[in-house]
Amino acid sequence: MENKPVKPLIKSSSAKPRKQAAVARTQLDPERWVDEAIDVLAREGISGLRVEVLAKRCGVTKGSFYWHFKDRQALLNAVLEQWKDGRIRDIEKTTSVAAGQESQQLHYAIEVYGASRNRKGMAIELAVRDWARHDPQAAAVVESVDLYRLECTRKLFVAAGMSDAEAKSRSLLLYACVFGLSLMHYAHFDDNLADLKQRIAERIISS
Amino acid sequence: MENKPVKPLIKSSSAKPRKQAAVARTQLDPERWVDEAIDVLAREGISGLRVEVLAKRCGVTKGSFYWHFKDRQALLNAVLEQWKDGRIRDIEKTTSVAAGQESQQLHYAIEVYGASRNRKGMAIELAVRDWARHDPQAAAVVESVDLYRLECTRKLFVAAGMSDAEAKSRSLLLYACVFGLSLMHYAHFDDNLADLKQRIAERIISS
DNA sequence: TGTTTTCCATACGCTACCGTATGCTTTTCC
DNA sequence: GGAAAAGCATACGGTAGCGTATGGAAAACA
Repeated sequence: MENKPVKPLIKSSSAKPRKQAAVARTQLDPERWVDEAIDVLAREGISGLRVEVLAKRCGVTKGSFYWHFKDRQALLNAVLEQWKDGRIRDIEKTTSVAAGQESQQLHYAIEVYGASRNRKGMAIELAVRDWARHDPQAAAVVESVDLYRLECTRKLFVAAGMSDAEAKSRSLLLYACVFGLSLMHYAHFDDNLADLKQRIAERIISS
Repeated sequence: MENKPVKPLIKSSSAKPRKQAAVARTQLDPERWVDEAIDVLAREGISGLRVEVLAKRCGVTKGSFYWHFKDRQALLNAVLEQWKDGRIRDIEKTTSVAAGQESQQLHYAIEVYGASRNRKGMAIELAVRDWARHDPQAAAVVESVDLYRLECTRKLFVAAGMSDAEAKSRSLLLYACVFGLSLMHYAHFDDNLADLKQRIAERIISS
């Protein structure tokens, strides 16, 4: 029972790699687990995120998992934290812009989410939000991310010349529309989806 | 093995009640099962919709369930059908309006979804859409419902005086925003959410 | 009233999970 | 090179869920 002397719940990042910086050794670190977990989350949703399934994807067994993590919940917490950090960084990158380019940047923000190249990102987004509907912790993370996003785009709208109240409503409208679109099945609603999206983006952004 | 003579996959609605119209007898009909199933779906999502859980909620055991339904999938199919039918009826009711009242009716449509009194309806909506992300059948149902809704509100926008292309984009924007808002956690973004929603509705509907 | 049909309970086998215990192998460190 | 620690495999007990088999009670029917 005491053969796991200092088993860390989450391995501290101060655990420096032995010898050299891990020459592609097949050692599994928690980051690897979390990355794979997020991938499974995107594909199967939170209910498909099982430790034995995850272990198989990593090419190991549960024994390895329970060395790196206390239990399944510890992994889920790590997933939430990594997702949150990634989103915050992404928002800051997306909404930082030179003066005068705010409208273009807002258009870019919309396009990025709606683009098919970002399929996985949106799948994660939706999976996390569904998760948040039944888990207070996930809900808290989603809320913090939402508020940060809303605040960032609000500033863009203000910088673009809108009143504070109007900027807030536009910011909320922007994200609601982005997530809502990803929730709908409208591919057969029109044969010119590009024009449709363009009109929507204009409606959201332009004065 | 042959003691279930004509076990119907889904009991045909032509099964007339014996004697009188079931004087609140505790007999379980498939509709009752489906209603309870939708309730569970709203609360727990598709992954929480288990037959033994459902049976307990109905005050019976699995034995009863497997008499009424071939298997779990048969129940899920029935749930999808009932949801679809209910949505279609609801849309028709919501978007039928006297000439000249189109804008008001569109405002009403937005308000209905966002209202807290319709919490359960939106919970079902989100659960079904999450379901649709992993199940082609559910996806097909969602698509048909989406297309019908989009078409109905499109007509309203046209009747309100918009071009066809603009009406389509507004219709899509409307539903995307409605569902997107229900997906976000923005309660602490502003202290006057009513005004926020009002501005958004105006942006979606007004010319 | 006796038989048939309906409806449900109980019991079973099976699989997929979670988490623990324990041992084996490979590094790491001295 | 030998002890200690890290990293993983294997085996186990336990729960939850699906679907089947079968029997029993109640209603419907004749």
